Amino acid sequence: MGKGEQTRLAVLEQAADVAARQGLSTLTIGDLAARTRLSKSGLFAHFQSKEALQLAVLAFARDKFTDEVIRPATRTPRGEARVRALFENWLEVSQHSNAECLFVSASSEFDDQPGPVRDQLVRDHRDCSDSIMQMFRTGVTGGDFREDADAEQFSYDLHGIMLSFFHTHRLLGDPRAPERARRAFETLLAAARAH
Amino acid sequence: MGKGEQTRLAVLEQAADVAARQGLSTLTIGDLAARTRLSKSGLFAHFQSKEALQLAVLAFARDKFTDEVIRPATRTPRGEARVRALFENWLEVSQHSNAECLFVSASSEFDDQPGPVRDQLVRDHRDCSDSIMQMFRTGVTGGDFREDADAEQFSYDLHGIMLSFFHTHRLLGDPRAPERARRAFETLLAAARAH
DNA sequence: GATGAAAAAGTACGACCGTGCTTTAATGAT
DNA sequence: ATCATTAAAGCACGGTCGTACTTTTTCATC
Repeated sequence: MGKGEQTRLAVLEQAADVAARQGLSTLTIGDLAARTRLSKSGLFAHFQSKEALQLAVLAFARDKFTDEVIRPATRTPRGEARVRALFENWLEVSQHSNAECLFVSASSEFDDQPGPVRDQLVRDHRDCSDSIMQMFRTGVTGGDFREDADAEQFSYDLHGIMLSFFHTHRLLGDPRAPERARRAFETLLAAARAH
Repeated sequence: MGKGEQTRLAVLEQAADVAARQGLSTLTIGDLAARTRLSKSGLFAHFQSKEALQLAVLAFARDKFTDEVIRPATRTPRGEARVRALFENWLEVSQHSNAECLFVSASSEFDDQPGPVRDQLVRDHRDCSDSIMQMFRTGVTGGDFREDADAEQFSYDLHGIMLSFFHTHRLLGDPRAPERARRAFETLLAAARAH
């Protein structure tokens, strides 16, 4: 990895952290340059525009999410166990990292602002949702979940649990947030389970 | 109502609309002045600072939410019917107005940014949550819901359903978002119901 | 309709925004 | 060790930001 790529990654790491806290659109090149001890123009040269920077940050966060949440889950046994692993990874990572809630804040920032960023957010959500639904469906064919269980509804509900978790955890600072999320998840699983 | 109050309200209405779309912190005085056909300084005089403007927008949206969602529900019969009315009002209003999702976007914007705005957001959430819990509890004492049902968990779950609805409705533009929300809500009610 | 009060506009400010263009410094392959 | 390439810095720009201060216009009351 060359020097360029190295600092580029360092910038993105900082950027993802800031963006998760303050939002993707309040992310500023000057501020980011100060944080990484680069000059404004030095940093800017790595990306070609602010929008490209935002997209790069999004890609960075997405890779991190895939590495830390999705992929580990796919290495556990199919069915309920895998769905459960996905949830636990998600919850665990969300507590000590900010990468996840970048998507939460970015989504409400750009949900009414057409452009490449919004398009990417939609794609990312679809991908994430597809992963969840696929895991759930293998649980249906494997007999863990009811035949008539609705995978799309499950994905909707699971997202709701996680969104409410972010709210409770980050805004309210409620230490029982993970507990609440787990109880909601158990109820959701129980409703989907066979027999 | 004097002229001043009148334009102040017009400004707030616009501001709430913009803030719901683009976020409370990207809300700009210049842009807002242009939308209301006021001069920057003319508009600014109504508030004393940008932060005061943000707080005023928040108060405006909160009043609207109380008027359109909370209060109408309290005029329906206690118990499950009232909880159901709350949900339906919330869902209905959220589809054609932006006032609601102002809180959603603002919460993720300010969840890590200490100050009066964040403090107000926390208070608002607590108030909303308290209303939900109280309605739920009268449903417990009235026999609609199980004795051991957890009101706080119910509030957590309901918020999750609504947050996921905003996500699905606004970001993805999915027309089935209300249907998904309703199904999730029915499941939630069924789990809480007595027998 | 005159007059004092309230509302809006005008003007100016320092700061920071994103983004070009040019120059210097660091890097890596030979 | 040399030298082309690449990374970073320097500098400048037009704009917009929030916020003061002053002046003009509009309003309500008698």
